[in-house]
Amino acid sequence: MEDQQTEPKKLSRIQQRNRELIIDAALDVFSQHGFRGATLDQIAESSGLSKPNILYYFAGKEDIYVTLLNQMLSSWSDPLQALKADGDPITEILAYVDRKMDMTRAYPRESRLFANEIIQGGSRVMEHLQADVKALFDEKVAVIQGWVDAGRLAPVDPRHLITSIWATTQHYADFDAQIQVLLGPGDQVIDQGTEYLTTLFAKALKPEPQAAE
Amino acid sequence: MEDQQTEPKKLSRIQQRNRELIIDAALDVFSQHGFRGATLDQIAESSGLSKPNILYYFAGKEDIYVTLLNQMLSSWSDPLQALKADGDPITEILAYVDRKMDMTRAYPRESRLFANEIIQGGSRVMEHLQADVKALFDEKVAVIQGWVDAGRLAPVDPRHLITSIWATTQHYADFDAQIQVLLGPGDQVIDQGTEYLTTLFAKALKPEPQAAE
DNA sequence: ATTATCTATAGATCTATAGATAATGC
DNA sequence: ATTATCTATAGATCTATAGATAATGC
Repeated sequence: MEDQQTEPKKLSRIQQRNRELIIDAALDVFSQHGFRGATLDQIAESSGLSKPNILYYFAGKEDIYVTLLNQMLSSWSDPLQALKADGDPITEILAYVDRKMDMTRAYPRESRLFANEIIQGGSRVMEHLQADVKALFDEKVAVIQGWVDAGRLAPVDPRHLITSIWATTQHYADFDAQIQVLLGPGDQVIDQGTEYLTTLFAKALKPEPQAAE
Repeated sequence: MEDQQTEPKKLSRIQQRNRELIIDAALDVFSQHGFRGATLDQIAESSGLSKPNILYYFAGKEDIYVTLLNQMLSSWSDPLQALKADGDPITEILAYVDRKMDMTRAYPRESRLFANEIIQGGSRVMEHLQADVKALFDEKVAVIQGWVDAGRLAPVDPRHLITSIWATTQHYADFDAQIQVLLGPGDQVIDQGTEYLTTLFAKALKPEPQAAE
């Protein structure tokens, strides 16, 4: 008799706690060194568990990494998901920038984990990109294109607009080491960045006064 | 009798050719896997030389990496260097964006090498950042601030402006795997991106019509 | 004579497992 | 009885070197 429906095995409290310890330690290690550069020793050290004990909870290094990545990806698209066609275009987009900056502030390690993965080819997230992310992206591109067509937004390529929002907001987390040297440390820089980006996109997106046709 | 002035040893033609083969192979490997994720085996394979032969030309893995990084850093600041205070502000900045996009087009691997290094803490480039890059950054920030103060540019934080130019332009190289899935492959995307960014920054930077004080 | 390359391998590091022991839940 | 942890270590992978051999430059 095999598993009928792969039920989610109930985890004991210890199981749950230790898996969380491991995942959190793995986030530190993988986001700093990428998959290949990270070692089980580092994760063991950082989690406070022994190396064999870690392999009691996960099938291997790859299993830890993929688990971590999937946990993270499941919420990574939330800010874009929340962009709604029935709001005011510029307000909606600026609010989206804001939400992305909140992610940068709250989850810089997750941002770097993802950045590492993509820079190194992204083979482990390709499927998710091609399916879910692409669909969401296209949906929101259509929404923004609709606003442009209606003259409620300056004429702009929505695909590159979203790309530039990702680039600018994630940059504060991903390139933190450089930001700290050139702009200084702390959340203050991110606050200034938020203000700057808000102004930047507000100006660039304001629709031109309608000329008679 | 020691080296008097550490003269640059003359390299034979073979020396030069093989060092170049190794550096180019190393660029492939390190930009894809980061320092720790890369192996001498991969560099050997990719360069067509044997592993011990590679270690005949370089003192070790770290030596290859640092040599590569320094070669790359020496020209990485050129586009910003070329931003001149005596030009027209908006023209100068848009030309700078253009030069950065040219770098993205021509040297995506170098961009990813640098991105990998910074995401992973950037310890090997810190000194260069703190000295040379910081000085250049501050110099150009002052130039842009001067333009803002003179009312020739919209009021904008020059530090975040430069940061956003780096973020948006480098993103097309660093996140290429994602760009390809969502926007499609090829230099065409980079051309569109250049056009988009040019318009974006042109609108955002146009000085407001001077109000009488 | 010097430079370049190869074979063979030492020694370190890493992932993963075997098998014994301790802790916990019926 | 089952779950959790530990010690010990196998086996793979990696960096680097020793020492012999081949190729090249006076």
